[in-house]
Amino acid sequence: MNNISIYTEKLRESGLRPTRQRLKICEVLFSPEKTFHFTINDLTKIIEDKLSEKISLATVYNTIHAFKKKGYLKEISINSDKSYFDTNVTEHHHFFDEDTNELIDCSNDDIDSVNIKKNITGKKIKSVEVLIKVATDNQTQK
Amino acid sequence: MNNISIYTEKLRESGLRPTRQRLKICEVLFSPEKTFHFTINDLTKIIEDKLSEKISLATVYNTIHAFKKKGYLKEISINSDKSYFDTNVTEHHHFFDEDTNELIDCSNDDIDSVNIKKNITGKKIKSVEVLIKVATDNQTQK
DNA sequence: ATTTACATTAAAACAATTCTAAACTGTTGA
DNA sequence: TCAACAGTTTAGAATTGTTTTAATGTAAAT
Repeated sequence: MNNISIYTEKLRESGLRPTRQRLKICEVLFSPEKTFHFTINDLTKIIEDKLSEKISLATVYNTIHAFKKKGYLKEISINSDKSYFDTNVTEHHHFFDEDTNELIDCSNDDIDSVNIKKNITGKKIKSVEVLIKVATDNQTQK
Repeated sequence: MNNISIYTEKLRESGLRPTRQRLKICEVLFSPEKTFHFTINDLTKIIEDKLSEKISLATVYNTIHAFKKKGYLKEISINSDKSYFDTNVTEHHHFFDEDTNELIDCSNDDIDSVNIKKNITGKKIKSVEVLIKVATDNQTQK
């Protein structure tokens, strides 16, 4: 099974037809060895600059949301003007560098597992995320 | 020391003059017994509806940001179209109800303290926040 | 081939936030 | 007292990220 058919499968699983534009998005998201973080803007830039494919914002948004809904992407909870996504969909946590606005994975070895003793009545825990904000020492908190 | 002088002090500490509008903001934020969560929109509505004070958005934003910078308010890291603030500035965590978009405090008794074993070189940890997303059982993840 | 459902797109709409420029207020010091 | 000035408020404009819209395009299924 080559990459294209993997991407096609992922798209179909997400309820989307495998079009040329969407396959380009898949290439950027799923071909790298390492997982990474991105914003919609980052992604659009990569597609236009590196892959020389003109693609409309609406298509990017639609595709990313479909992948997120299906669980092929995760959205990171961070208070920022823009949304951050992660191609690493396993349970893990993050450092956020306030100086550079950069997200850095926090490997599970670097943090003790979080133990929650209580729950909200009638609700189910969907996710537990730890966000560690860091900055150079003399920085005021954002 | 009455409330007004406490507010005046907080404002001066934050580098702001105690004006009528800003004192109204303080009244909403710091007079309630219990701490609470709010958005800029919530706050503006309360001031206009309950205190019958017409106040411009720009003033609210400026004042909230000054308080946040000084540490009299905390911003909650949550990915949402709007920013959530908390009048509880002590170290604590949150449940976020995806059904209602409501933030709920997670008391320190309900969660084991988070132990981070590593840090980013040259950076200082500014905050550690745990966000527990909950929803009714049949809900898909946001 | 024709139909039908889904896609793409540019542009418009939208919502949260920030900026701007003008008017206002309160304090200070001549 | 009042002129000057530093900081404030305000409405509205600008900006930014995101979503919607409406027109056009494409591809699979009959």
